Amino acid sequence: MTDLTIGEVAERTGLSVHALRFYEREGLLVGPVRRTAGGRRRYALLDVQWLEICVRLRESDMPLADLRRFAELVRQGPGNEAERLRLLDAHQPRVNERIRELEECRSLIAWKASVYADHLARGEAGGLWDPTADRQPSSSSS
Amino acid sequence: MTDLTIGEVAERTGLSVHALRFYEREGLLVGPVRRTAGGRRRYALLDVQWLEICVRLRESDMPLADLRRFAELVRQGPGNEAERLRLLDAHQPRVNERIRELEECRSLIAWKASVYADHLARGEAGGLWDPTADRQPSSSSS
DNA sequence: GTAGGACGTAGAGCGCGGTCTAGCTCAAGC
DNA sequence: GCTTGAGCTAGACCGCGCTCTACGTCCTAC
Repeated sequence: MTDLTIGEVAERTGLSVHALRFYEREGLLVGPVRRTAGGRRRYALLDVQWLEICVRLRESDMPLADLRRFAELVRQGPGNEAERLRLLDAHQPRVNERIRELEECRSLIAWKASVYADHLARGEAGGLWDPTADRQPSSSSS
Repeated sequence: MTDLTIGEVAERTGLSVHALRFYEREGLLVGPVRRTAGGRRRYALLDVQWLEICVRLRESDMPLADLRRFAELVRQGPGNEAERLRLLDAHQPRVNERIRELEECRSLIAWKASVYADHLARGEAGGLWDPTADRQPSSSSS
């Protein structure tokens, strides 16, 4: 068999062994994981592929609850593709929004860094915030 | 005075009143917030500007610990600009990496959504995963 | 002068997403 | 046969970043 042990799956998905068992308990898998006679999990390639998708969706901050819902739909088998699509479509704008947000943060950070860099380059030429001075006036930058 | 109450600051920073008090306790502010005779906080514009930066940095997942460190440096006054710059410079690649990650997730999601959309468009033309079928073979998509 | 709401402090509690422990079993290699 | 390490279950615990509670005070408006 091409089946994998939990340790092997952990290694290739990047999830911990603990997390894999946790995901299973939480109903995030698309089917019951088969077991050996001794009760050990044997993951099929299908399971691993699904887990790789889970990892991606989690990376993009999809909550476990949504992942669970998606898994349920897949588990139910064909017929609910419209709902699966809706789930993904609902997630996409959140990802886009998050990227936009991060890009804005990135420019702010880059800008502030450049202020400091300039300041250092011209050797303490001042103009930066100094809250140790006066706490009344509303002056300058960083 | 152009000073603001905690409620006003909450409104313009988007932080909750609770969060503002929490930030203060945690040493995330650049200076001691002044108080009225009755013990109420009066935020200076400087504080609000700093908080706006905090909000941005948090949005980009900078941990509170780093924020606290940055605040400490600013509180100490001029002379440590190199370290402040280092802090920001260390954060930037994390933000970039996160954006990259999210962009990858986005294309995966878009791709999967398109698979479902196609499937639905051609009316149940099959080819999607069906874990209810057979758990052995390593077949197709969705 | 009194009602109502915003504010104060201290500290407990929470939601999320895992992570870890205890105590046991299984299985591969020597 | 025995050791060793990987795996098993149930359930407790954790880190982060707030959030909320309890209860008292301040202050503005009527």
